[in-house]
Amino acid sequence: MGLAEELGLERPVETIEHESLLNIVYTGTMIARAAFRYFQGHSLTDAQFNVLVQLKYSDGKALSQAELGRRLVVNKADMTGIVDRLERTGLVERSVHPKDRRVNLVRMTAEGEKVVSVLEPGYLKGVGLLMSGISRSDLVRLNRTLEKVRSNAKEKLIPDGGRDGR
Amino acid sequence: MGLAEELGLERPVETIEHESLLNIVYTGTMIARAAFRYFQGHSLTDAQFNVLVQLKYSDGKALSQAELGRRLVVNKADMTGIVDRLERTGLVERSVHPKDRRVNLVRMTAEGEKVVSVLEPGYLKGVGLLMSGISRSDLVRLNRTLEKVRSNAKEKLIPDGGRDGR
DNA sequence: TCCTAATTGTTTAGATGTGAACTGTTTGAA
DNA sequence: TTCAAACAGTTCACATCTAAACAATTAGGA
Repeated sequence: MGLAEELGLERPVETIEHESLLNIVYTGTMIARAAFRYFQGHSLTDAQFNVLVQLKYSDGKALSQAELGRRLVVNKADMTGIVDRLERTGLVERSVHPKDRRVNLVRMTAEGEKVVSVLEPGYLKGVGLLMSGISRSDLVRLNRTLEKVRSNAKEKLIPDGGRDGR
Repeated sequence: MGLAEELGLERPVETIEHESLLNIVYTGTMIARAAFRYFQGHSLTDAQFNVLVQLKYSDGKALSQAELGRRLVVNKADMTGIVDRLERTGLVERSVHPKDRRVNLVRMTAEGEKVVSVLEPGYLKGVGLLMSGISRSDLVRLNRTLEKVRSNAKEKLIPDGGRDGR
């Protein structure tokens, strides 16, 4: 079923390029929404979960808020709030960097590790369900195409090269 | 360049399915962000622009807030706010449906039409730039794959079938 | 006719995204 | 050494999105 039909639009999207772009955004939104609902059932948000996962796969090393923002493509203002809430619920803790007092080091607590270990299997299962029935060659091609879109965005739409981890 | 490299992650994503999913979400976010910035330069948001475009391609017919929400996959609570702001800046106007007093009919003003006619060419040019250098067969394959992901989401993650235009 | 259910829109509370201004800290060049 | 620039984080104002509760209205069956 085409996108226009799926959304009940009055007419099909004019060009296949435009339809592809809308497909990417719409599918991404739908995935993010499904993730949000899954985590919401566990008093967490997807943004918060992603922070915890980054900390988990840093092998116990603490990360600065700036580094977390870079990896998750979240700007520093948002990261302040996300870490605030994670700290309030006791899943992470902040400490000042010993060598650079500008930096907040964020470290996962035992409680945070427990939450990730409980939620990650369900998350990965959901990923498997979403991508099921798609051949490996289609996945490879999908990834190449999306990478091309992003390189177009960087080269042709953002002359400078978006600083600030956004 | 792979996703992990691009984001500066410490290790590659475990499975290609997971990498594909992250690619979709990340690329969609990046596109939405570029759109937001483009419209922001004209005192508008992408959500507001999308409403105006729907009205434009309805051939002067007014649409209810519920119908707009269905088409743009925005829930009704958000639509109240989006239409509020568009009305405040004079780009649309509300009127009560003559046969059903629950319904707000939203109609574009002359000023709104002018704004769309100014912004749409640049928007479409941006779409062309983002999708440039990608073969038609890749676009077709991309669309089929993303549609498959959405049908997986509906069948396997949302047992009911998300009502409320979300 | 009456009554329940569904629909439309608004409101609320909270989390996240946008940009911009600001403080404090560090770095590097004159 | 000193001073300007860069950087990390916070705060602000605003728009969007989440869910949930609510009022008003309409539709459909008993």
